[in-house]
Amino acid sequence: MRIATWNVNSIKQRVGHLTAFLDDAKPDVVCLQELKCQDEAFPRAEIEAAGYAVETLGQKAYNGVALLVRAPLTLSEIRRGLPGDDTDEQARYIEALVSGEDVTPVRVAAIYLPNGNPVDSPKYPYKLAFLERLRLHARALMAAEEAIVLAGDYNVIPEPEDAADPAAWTRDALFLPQTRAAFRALLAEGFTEALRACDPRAGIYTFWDYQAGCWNRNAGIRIDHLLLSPQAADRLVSVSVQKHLRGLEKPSDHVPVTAELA
DNA sequence: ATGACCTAACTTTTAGGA
Repeated sequence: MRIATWNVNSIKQRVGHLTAFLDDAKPDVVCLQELKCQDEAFPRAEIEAAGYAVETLGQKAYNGVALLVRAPLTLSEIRRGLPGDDTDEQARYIEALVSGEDVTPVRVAAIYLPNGNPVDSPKYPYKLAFLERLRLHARALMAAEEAIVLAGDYNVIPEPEDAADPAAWTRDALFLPQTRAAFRALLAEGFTEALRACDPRAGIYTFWDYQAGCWNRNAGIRIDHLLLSPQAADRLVSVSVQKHLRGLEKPSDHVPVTAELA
């Protein structure tokens, strides 16, 4: 089962790139972030025409996440929103069980973690609180001993080798020690970071800022991750980063990361 | 040269992103 995560930075702007990716890479499951539109405006028809079922959690202008699954696989047990704060109205979490004939089910979540900048604003405590809510929910899911994939834009640079210029990020919400510690605490619930389980090399990035020629000089960071429960990690075959999509016309600033499970 | 962007919105300027 091939599971991809991609922050598309507006689904309406990127639907052409997305359907090309679906036709080319043929992922079984896709976790999307930053839809930047409400559910009524989501380009459902184009994606269904490509052979995928769709579940969305949209929001006007900001955030927004979705799960796509390639027929004949199906999505069930949909959860919209992360538990732990009934006042949180930001569309950042959607989860479902992916099943099909002759397929061991996998529970998959699409996550858009808060950016958290500026760090002296309420946005940073919100980010840390979201990470802690995610850890507690992940712990609860883990109790079922299922294959689980928590995939998305974590807005966390885990280690210095995940940034072209780590010194530039030392005071940024994506790389502060407290941010990295919270991400490690999530991993410590028993999750394996899929890419690092397959490839230890420095300099693998998933995001390049539109500004300052970051793409042309490969000034990237690695912030899009797939976290696997032990039952999912046991099935991990390979991970790839679809870097070429950053070089298209009108690209997202993120590229997909895809994990292949047996 | 440390410059340089993109998106949505009750749009002509701002907020948010990372």
